[in-house]
Amino acid sequence: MDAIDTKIIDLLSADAKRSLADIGASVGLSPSSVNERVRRLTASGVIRRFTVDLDPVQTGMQTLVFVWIALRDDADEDAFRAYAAAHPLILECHHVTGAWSYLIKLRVGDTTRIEPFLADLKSRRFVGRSETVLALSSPVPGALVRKDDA
Amino acid sequence: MDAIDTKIIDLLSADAKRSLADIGASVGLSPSSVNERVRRLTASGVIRRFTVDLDPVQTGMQTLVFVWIALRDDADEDAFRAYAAAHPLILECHHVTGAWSYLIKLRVGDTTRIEPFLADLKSRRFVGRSETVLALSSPVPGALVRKDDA
DNA sequence: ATCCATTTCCGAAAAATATGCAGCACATGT
DNA sequence: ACATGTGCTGCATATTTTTCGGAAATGGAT
Repeated sequence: MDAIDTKIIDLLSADAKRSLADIGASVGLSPSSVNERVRRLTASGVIRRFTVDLDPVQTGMQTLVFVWIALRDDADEDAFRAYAAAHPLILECHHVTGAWSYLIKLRVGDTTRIEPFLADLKSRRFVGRSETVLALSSPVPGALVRKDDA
Repeated sequence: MDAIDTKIIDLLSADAKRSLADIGASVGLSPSSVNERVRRLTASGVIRRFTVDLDPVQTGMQTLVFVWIALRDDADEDAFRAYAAAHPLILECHHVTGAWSYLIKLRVGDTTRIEPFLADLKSRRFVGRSETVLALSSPVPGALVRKDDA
């Protein structure tokens, strides 16, 4: 992970379809050298995968929601984590410091989808209390990338 | 955006380096047809870009932080949004419902980097109050993808 | 400083992949 | 029935990736 690797990652982040020759020209290396570096970055796990950044609107996932979760005292925490990992709407789930125990980030098509989501969480007896926060607009939206569960 | 497009996007999400022939075999189309569909998906903006998913640890951004922000009454909100968009550590910034006005998601190398970050926010007179939440672990970590600011 | 071992790089050939296009099939609306 | 538009295929071509031998650079150790 030297300066050239960093630059290669920057370039791939912006456009992973750029050719090895293009990248080579930018970093001052031959295509084969760039190839070898990308191979190593992938093998070592710095690059986890090549993927696509999608438009939330056109994929029908317009509404961004954060849900703070306080687990029930008797909740099966492992089961909750597995549930979160498998849930198609849940983009992220973090165990966090502070008054709440978990923070879930999810995307839904519209706000009507939130209530069933919360109802399901409660019916599975994971949640004690929860607090839902909607994103109204996003000065820095972040990328939309599918979960890596292949 | 028919069922085949959806499947192509699923396949590309999991591995954007898969060849057109491979994808074609999975969806029952010739390579050229897949090529044309990918071209259209990109042109129409469904696919925003091809990119890479990185390992936070190996990129030195181990610590995930959420910061709730209440802007000062006299804060220049446009300036704040521009600042957030340009800030290298800020992965996301959302205007949200609830008691706080903004939610910022950022990654830092270690917790010592948080204080300077907050200090900078305050010195620019954006922030009234703020609350910082650290992610301790992430059952669903989400992808790490660089911001699209090329 | 010199030597050796290791790594990294390059260039050229070969393999794989993407691209562009003509022609065909199918559906839609007139 | 006809014309129009759209999407698909298969082929030819262009581009890109991959491989590999040998050269250059790097990094210790003496």
